Amino acid sequence: MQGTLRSDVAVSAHDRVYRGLRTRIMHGQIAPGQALTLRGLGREFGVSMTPAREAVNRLVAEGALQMSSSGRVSTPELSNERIEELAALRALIEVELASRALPRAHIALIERLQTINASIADVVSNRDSVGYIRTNLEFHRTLYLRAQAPAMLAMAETVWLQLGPTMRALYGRLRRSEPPQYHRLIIAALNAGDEPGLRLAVRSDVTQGLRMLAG
Amino acid sequence: MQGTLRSDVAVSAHDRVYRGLRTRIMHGQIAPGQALTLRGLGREFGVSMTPAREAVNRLVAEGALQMSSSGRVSTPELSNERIEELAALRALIEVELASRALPRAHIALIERLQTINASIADVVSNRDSVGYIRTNLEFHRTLYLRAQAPAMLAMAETVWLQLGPTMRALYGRLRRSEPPQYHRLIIAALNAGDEPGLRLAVRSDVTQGLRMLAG
DNA sequence: TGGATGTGTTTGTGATCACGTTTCGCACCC
DNA sequence: GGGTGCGAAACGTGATCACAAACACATCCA
Repeated sequence: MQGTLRSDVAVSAHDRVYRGLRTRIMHGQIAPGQALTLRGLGREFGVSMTPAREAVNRLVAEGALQMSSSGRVSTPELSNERIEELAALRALIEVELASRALPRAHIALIERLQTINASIADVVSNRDSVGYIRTNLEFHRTLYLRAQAPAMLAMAETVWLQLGPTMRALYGRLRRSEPPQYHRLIIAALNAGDEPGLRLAVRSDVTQGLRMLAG
Repeated sequence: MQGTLRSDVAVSAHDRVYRGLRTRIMHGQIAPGQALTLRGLGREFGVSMTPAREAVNRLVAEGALQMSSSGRVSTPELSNERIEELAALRALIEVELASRALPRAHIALIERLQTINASIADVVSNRDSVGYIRTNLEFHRTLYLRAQAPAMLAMAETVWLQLGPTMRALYGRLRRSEPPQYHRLIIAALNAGDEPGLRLAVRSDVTQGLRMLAG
């Protein structure tokens, strides 16, 4: 389940390539600086160059891939300044999303978040960094979906997309052994209906990981 | 001058179409709901369907155009909820950009902003809504460029892009007769180095116009 | 008169191809 | 041994084409 919710009927070929690539990038399955070719992607997805080119161009437009002056595409290697910017954007947008989700957060949502959080412990113990990124994003997306703010959620996902390859490099380095502490604070603030606490917890959770990478 | 700064050498055909269309949409030269065709755009820009398709797909990816299930593209007609969301995003991001630009705002920048603001008075007296939108965005972009935060600026421009056709409908309706009052407050706050005042002024300026449209 | 039907036109999609450019490997020379 | 030059392979770009789906509009029947 990636992207803002969609019905999966009648997907075109370039959409298949786009969704497949997007998921890989967002989940950190591709290292920063990795090069991609249109013919290679076409072979891989069983299509011609045309749909591959469309998918790549969309991802370039979203900042998920960078294109050299000669047209070669690759996953970007982010500078520390850009990482700081993207982290700040995550903080801005996701704090707002969480705040908007708070009045709508029923008990069923909180239980779902706890379930996801528990499964994060599994992937952490398995040293599965891709699984960690995927499950972590699922935790955030599940919460933000309740905000009923699709444009904001799309913005947040665009930022995740840009950070995907870098997150791989980050979580691949610091082999953590426990689920993120701030997720518990987020759940607690949701339970208590504590908006300032929720904002702080989300901001901390979002900033925490990226700070040590850019620092 | 559109987009985050680029050297204009060796532009490909699809880039010409993309830039041209993007500028038109952002400046409100296309009404909401207006339909576009690949062959029509190709004729207009003197290229084949392939570059036109790439340009359109990029703009769809950025939310500047919407694509029906059958692949037909048109400028979006935004719901009030989405307008409110986009206005909130503008407020979040642009307040941050202004705040980051404040320590770097020298006297030359402030004078430039005053010049732009004066030329807004001209286009307003001429009932030129496209010119108004363009000059207004130039005012904001000039300020935000000083923030040295390209990722954030790109985010803000994406929001402007999504609001382009709607802004046309808005400023076409309320034929205003004076330049925006909050621009003066922004300049005053910059002069005084007053960060809270700057944040409030930017937030007010961004929210003001859109509020009466969604309300 | 109004709604369903059918047809001709227009549209997006994806494959293929030719062209010019870039890139990369490898032999060559200093 | 390391830098240099060259040629082949691979790449992106844009045009063109065949195809199927969607649309518009006139027609026909109830």
